[in-house]
Amino acid sequence: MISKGLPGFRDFPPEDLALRAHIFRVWREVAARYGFEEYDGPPLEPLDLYTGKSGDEIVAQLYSFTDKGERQVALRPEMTPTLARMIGARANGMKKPIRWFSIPQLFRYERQQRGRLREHFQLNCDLIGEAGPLADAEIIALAIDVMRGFGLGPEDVRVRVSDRRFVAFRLAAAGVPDELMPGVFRAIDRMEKDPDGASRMLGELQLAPGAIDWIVRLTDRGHVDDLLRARATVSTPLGATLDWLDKIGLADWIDFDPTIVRGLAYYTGTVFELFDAKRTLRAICGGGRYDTLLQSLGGADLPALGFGMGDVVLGELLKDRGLHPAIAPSIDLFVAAVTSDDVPYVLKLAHELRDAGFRVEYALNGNPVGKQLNLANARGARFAIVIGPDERARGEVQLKDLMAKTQEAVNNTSLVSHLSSLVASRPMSHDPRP
RNA sequence: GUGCCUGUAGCUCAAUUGGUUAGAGCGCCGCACUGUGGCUGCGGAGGUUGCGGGUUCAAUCCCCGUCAGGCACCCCA
Repeated sequence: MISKGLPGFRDFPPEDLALRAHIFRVWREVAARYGFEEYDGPPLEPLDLYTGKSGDEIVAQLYSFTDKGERQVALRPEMTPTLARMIGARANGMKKPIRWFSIPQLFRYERQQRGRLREHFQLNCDLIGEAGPLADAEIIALAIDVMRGFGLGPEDVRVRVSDRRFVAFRLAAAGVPDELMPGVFRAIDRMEKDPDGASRMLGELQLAPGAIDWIVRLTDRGHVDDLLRARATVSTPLGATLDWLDKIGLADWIDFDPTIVRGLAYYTGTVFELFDAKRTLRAICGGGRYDTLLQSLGGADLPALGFGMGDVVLGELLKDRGLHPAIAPSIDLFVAAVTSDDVPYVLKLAHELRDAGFRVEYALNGNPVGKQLNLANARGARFAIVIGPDERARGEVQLKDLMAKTQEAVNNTSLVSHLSSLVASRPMSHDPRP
């Protein structure tokens, strides 16, 4: 047996590629609707592009090695440094805000689990050069509309939104000193999954008892609602972002959740994650505002925000909900020869039909007509053309509608135009299964 | 990287307390069917039981190792 693929790497036979292609199609279509332009970069980068500036959590799981030229290289674990390099090189001449998206294949060396491999494709959308809260609403709206593009609704997917500036402001008011903020955020990040561990972390921070109590209640619905009502009285962009999303008409999707922190340290403001409503899968999408990152990575001092959305969890959600694309037929027409004397005419006709743009197949062996039609069915062809000595003598073909199970004689001279109207005016396909 | 669980045909699964030649359904190929398709019937191919070692008269079954997958940690592109 041939050696297997590497763990955490996927093969894409046609039935799996169909789902991936569907995901890419929706990603590109919705991003384009928001005026985003697609870019790309190299999948292999110098190692120091990531070790210098990315967070430790990414560096620890880099898929890195030494190449034949003794260069230290890494398969890209994220797109942002590459984006920062490109923006840094040309931002001066670009009209702001910059709306760019990409669908990179990203890599990470770690033990795989469901929804979590060593490679995946990720939609990256970034909005660069606008610091105002409408930009935050715009990028969240884009993420939501991608969900809608797949046929998902607010009952399927929830958007949990927070803002580090807002939470930090309230934490300060509750008595948390600035130097303890990072540790408090780490604890908040854990509160949902591991309340005991989070409490222990808070206890080690030597906070005032009242502050600890206030923080612990961030998982309490009533406490969060109080915070939400108070947002208008606090000078942070969170309230404006939420209000803009309401005006856009997407408030149904949004849950304000101050326990959303995001693992990456570089977020400076709005942070958000998309989860399936049943919470059985990992996060579908995560993003936020990173106003200082581009300068530290690529030298362009521009505010920015964006999100990443992977194909693995999303694909599982679509399969769970029956929203994956139906099996598509591979051909429109099948041309069958009755006798070996008919084969040359089949070849000529099939070639003409292919030139006309139809997807055409014919039998490569000498199977009887019944077998050939069987193959036509298995391919999902809507029509089959049968050519035998009798048809040739009359200058016509038998055109079978495989779905309607009807058959008619069609003159050679009108065949292409006749088929054009049929294939254009009827469903392109039917279910190949019985 | 740590712990637990699971590996039998392309797929989904069987196989008595360890006991003869590891079976079935689906799928695939062929025949019935030499001018007409999804049905039916019959037949066929396809397995070193993930791999390696050990215990035993005998291992798909028990033990160890290894690889792969699932789950939980870690972390969350």
